[in-house]
Amino acid sequence: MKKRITIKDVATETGLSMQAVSRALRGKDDIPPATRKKILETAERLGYVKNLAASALKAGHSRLIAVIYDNLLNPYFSIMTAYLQDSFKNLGYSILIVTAPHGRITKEVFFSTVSRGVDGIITFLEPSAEVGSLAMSYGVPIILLGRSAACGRIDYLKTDDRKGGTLAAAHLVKAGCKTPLCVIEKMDMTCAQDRFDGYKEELTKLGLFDPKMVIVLENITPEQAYATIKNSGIVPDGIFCFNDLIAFDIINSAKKDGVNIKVVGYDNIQEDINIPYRLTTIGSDKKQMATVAAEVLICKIENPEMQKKSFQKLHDVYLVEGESA
Amino acid sequence: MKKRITIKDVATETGLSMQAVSRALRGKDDIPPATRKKILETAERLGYVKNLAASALKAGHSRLIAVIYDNLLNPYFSIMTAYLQDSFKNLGYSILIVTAPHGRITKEVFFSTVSRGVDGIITFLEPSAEVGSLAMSYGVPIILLGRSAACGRIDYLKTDDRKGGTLAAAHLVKAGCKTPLCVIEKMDMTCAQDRFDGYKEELTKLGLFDPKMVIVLENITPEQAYATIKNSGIVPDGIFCFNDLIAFDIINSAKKDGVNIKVVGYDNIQEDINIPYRLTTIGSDKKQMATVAAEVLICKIENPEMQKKSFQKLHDVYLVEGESA
DNA sequence: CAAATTTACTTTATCGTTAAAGTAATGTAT
DNA sequence: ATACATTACTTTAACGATAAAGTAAATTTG
Repeated sequence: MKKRITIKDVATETGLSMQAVSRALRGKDDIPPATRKKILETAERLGYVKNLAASALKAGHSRLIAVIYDNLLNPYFSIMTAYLQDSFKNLGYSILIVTAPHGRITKEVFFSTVSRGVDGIITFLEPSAEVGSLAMSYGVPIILLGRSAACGRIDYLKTDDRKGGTLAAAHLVKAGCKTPLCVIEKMDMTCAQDRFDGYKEELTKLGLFDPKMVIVLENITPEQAYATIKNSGIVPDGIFCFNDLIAFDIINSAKKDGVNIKVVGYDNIQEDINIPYRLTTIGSDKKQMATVAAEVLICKIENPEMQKKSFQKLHDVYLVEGESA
Repeated sequence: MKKRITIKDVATETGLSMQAVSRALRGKDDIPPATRKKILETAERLGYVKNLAASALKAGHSRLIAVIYDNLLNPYFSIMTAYLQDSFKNLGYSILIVTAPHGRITKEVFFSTVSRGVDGIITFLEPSAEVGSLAMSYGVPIILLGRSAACGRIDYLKTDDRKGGTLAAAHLVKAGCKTPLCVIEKMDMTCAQDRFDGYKEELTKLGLFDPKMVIVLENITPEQAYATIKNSGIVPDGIFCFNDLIAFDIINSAKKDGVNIKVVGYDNIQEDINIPYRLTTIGSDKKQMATVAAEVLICKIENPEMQKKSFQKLHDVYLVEGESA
């Protein structure tokens, strides 16, 4: 393991100053072609690699973006991360992975992220009002993906959850359901609330909404959802699930039970991850959403005056007909 | 957006020197409790956040690990990344995501990774001999996950692919197959070769191996695999697939065709990502593999003398019986 | 009680890069 | 031919953190 080559070494080797080398490497224009060629060749020959930590220190920005979520095992997050990675890479930025235990972006999580010198943050978890204003005061733009925030000042991109709920309800009824059930995550998540609102609206319009036919996964894991349904005595003939993961859980459990029930999910993860099961679900253009999120974030980073403007966007959703309903 | 608070600001505010503040913040022992308390309180009050880029520059290490793969959309990679993230976080390191286009770790990819100042690299892609020796000379330990390298000097952790192939072949035969087929990725991947070798060995032992019953996905995408089988006139009664993704593709295509064929996959991704389909496949302890990989890498980073010792380990595999065979 | 040690700091110098300001040599305009 | 601009650099001074070396005062030791 030999010592790393720095600009200083290249300067010494070429007999030029460090500044000349630095400018040549960055393609600045007061270095004549012959000199630049000599510098570039020497740097290459010596194995020079730029130290981005030093650049970041000097420049005050790192071209690093943190992506925060609670768990990469959730396919929705890993799919979005894959698309985000592509977009940020094209824009010249790298991604740092940050997990927030218990799904909460605590001050510690926020500070350790800022400590890494990231230029911006994409989060799948709702930042508290406190974290939101900290981000503002530290000048680190933050974009929430997949949900909106109770504290209304946070930028977000999400799917049109209300419409999604409506589509799901309409489809279940169209498929013949008379007593549909809704299995939803904690209502303190805006996306859960919105999906439920759309679902309720549509069912109410069709005269089929029953407030008893709702299960909130508050202290229940998805695996327990089906058992809870069975024990409650509720007999649904169709289920709208908060997301595909819950839908899969319920389908699995029902299958073991020999029951075949109509299920509609949300996210259309099968579009990106091949699965030998076509779930009926609500889809959207995930790649586009990731691309827009990345572009907006970079725009805010590179034009700080844009940070005052709020950006909040709903992406369209559509029904994906599968074999589950 | 106010100016970031530095050690200097805390020093000025407390009337102490920067060094005293630095030492207090790092819990060094020549700062009396009263002074330390004052410094910590002042840092907290002013909103001081350590600049890790500066620390990294001074210290020569960043506590950053790069994870390289070609595509996070592959569930196997995202699952392993989730476990790696957990392990590295526990060890005090963060993960930087790096994608290598076309699955090749080119010199450019390697240099841009080193440029970020990572202390070590985990890769799912086989590094060329050149990249391997570059990593060595730059003192950046690199661990290959999931396969071994043709260039034998690279550290790796992988599953016992040969045993996996044997288990798959044995199971297909036990399930009644007389004319099984093997669909495998390019044989230049050691894991593909090993899985095939084990499969072939077992079938040969049972007197059922037919060299015609092999399809290599060289210029074929997984989606084309089933079409290729059909067009070839081969009529297999069972298929061993290189991984679960290919297995799913084949099951999907066969299902559309109304054909029900026995399939065994590899990776057991359903263990970590809930799917309403129980594939018969080869499983292993992914979490343990990720944990060991992280620990070995950190050990090599923190004890450079360990970098000479090669670390190569096979993790045990087992058959997971599902509904596909 | 003088010398030695310890405590609680401060000062200096450095990590690698780069913006800003400075300079010497050459070329251009009047 | 003198002033003025341009070219091709060099020098200086940071960015923020910290190791190493230095120092003054307080405490312990022989």
